[in-house]
Amino acid sequence: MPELPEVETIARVLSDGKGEYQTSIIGCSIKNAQVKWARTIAIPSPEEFSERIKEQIITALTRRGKFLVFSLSRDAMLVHLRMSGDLRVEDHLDQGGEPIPLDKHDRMALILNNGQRLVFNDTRKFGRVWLVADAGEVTGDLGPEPLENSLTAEKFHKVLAARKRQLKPLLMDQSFLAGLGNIYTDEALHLAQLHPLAIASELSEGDARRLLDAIRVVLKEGIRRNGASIDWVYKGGDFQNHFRAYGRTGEPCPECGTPIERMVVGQRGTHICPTCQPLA
DNA sequence: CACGTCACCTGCGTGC
DNA sequence: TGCACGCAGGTGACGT
Repeated sequence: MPELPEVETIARVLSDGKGEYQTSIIGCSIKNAQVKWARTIAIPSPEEFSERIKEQIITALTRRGKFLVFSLSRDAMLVHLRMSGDLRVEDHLDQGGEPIPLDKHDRMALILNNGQRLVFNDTRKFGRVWLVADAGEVTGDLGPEPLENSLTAEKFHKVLAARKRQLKPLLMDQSFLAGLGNIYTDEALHLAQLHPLAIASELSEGDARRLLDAIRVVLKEGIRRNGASIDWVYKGGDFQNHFRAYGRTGEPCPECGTPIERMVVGQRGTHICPTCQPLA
């Protein structure tokens, strides 16, 4: 599911306590961990994970690219939701004081000292959790954050100019730029009126500036709408009702009315307006 | 370096 | 109804 806006939304909901339970997880300590699908834990072993995370306090929750970064008293826990992951906070015990059974696709749960639990649900089992001393061990190879002002249009043009790669796969390369996925890349390219197969190094400075602006516009709108909710994966977002191109095959382009076309780029379904996004 | 292919997983919609 | 198939918000390991 989750690209930058969905991950950002989850981070905000959990740290601000805006969810169903209205309490923040910041300041809670972890009583213990339940790992139901061992491969969910990327590092260390599930056994060591459960031991080492006990009694640690959640001091902060931030986002880096598509990673959720939990700062703990001694370590950092990182969660990547991949295609179908989600996090939720709920009561751990029922009225009688018995643990409420986890759902079928819950892969891991952290029992907190306030009677609640943080649950990682992931139908497709692609998601991963890391427990490391320093978050940089996991996020070290990520490219810049697209919403940070330190990424200027000049810098962006310079790094694009250095790459003879197809634009869409490059934008989705997390070591080039952190946070874009299939949806927001299609949306940004459509807004910037650039073709996904354009060669990065051939973009003009104006193209690069327009692209960076477009990326920021679609990401910010995604965040403002609490992300995009498609099918059964991830709920609560509204951005899916405002897609310009993604998933709109055959529907009229919002700019010119030409039917949106679907193509495949880098094995990913890709949606473009052939009129607004010509290839050179 | 750039690109294609496959693998990892489960579930849903479609068409026969 | 059953069943095969293609598709899905991501990434990483290969081979060329």
